[in-house]
Amino acid sequence: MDSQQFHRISKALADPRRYEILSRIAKCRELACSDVRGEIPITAATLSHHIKELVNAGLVEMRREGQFAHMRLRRKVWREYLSQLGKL
Amino acid sequence: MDSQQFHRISKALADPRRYEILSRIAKCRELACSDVRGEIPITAATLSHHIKELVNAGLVEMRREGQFAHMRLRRKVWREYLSQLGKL
DNA sequence: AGTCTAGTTAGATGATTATCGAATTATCGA
DNA sequence: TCGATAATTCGATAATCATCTAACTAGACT
Repeated sequence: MDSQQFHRISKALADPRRYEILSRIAKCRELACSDVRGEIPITAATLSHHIKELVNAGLVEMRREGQFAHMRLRRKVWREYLSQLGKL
Repeated sequence: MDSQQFHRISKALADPRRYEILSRIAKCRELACSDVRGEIPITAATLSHHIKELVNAGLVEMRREGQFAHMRLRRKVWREYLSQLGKL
């Protein structure tokens, strides 16, 4: 993991709401945006923004199926991030 | 570790420069502010600000000795943070 | 006392960013 | 085709935050 990605992930985790979203994604094998909106109060626009940050950081990948966007945690990246942090 | 501290730590790690400072503190048993300033280009005010965030997050503790402020990583807190992240 | 060094605080500025409403695209069902 | 649902994009706003300069406190040394 290069330092750019490392810092992107750190920033992505820094917002409590975004962390909450990530946390919900992590709990399922897959989760759709609409599911998230059913669980926490957030506008579609804001959610879309946060998802973009998570995808950008490489933490989350998306699979499109019809109207739905299914999100998944990239566990390998997550493990790499934790391992990097562990070196501190 | 309560969620407030958890989020404070996440935010503290989100700034690359602050992470760099933390990283240098972690590498030594103790480090003074002036040492940091000798290693990276940063004004005293900015450094003081970052240190305050790290202390506030509970990641770093300070020991004052004469003119010097010696900083130490609180490894127990760090471990707790990693453990919390690991639950994701 | 006077000076130097270490660090803090206050206030300002500029950049980043979280958030929302509105408009838009795309897909599904009737 | 029409309406409903899912998600994205755009533009604006407000809040947060990193950074600096300048002024300050306090300790060490002469």
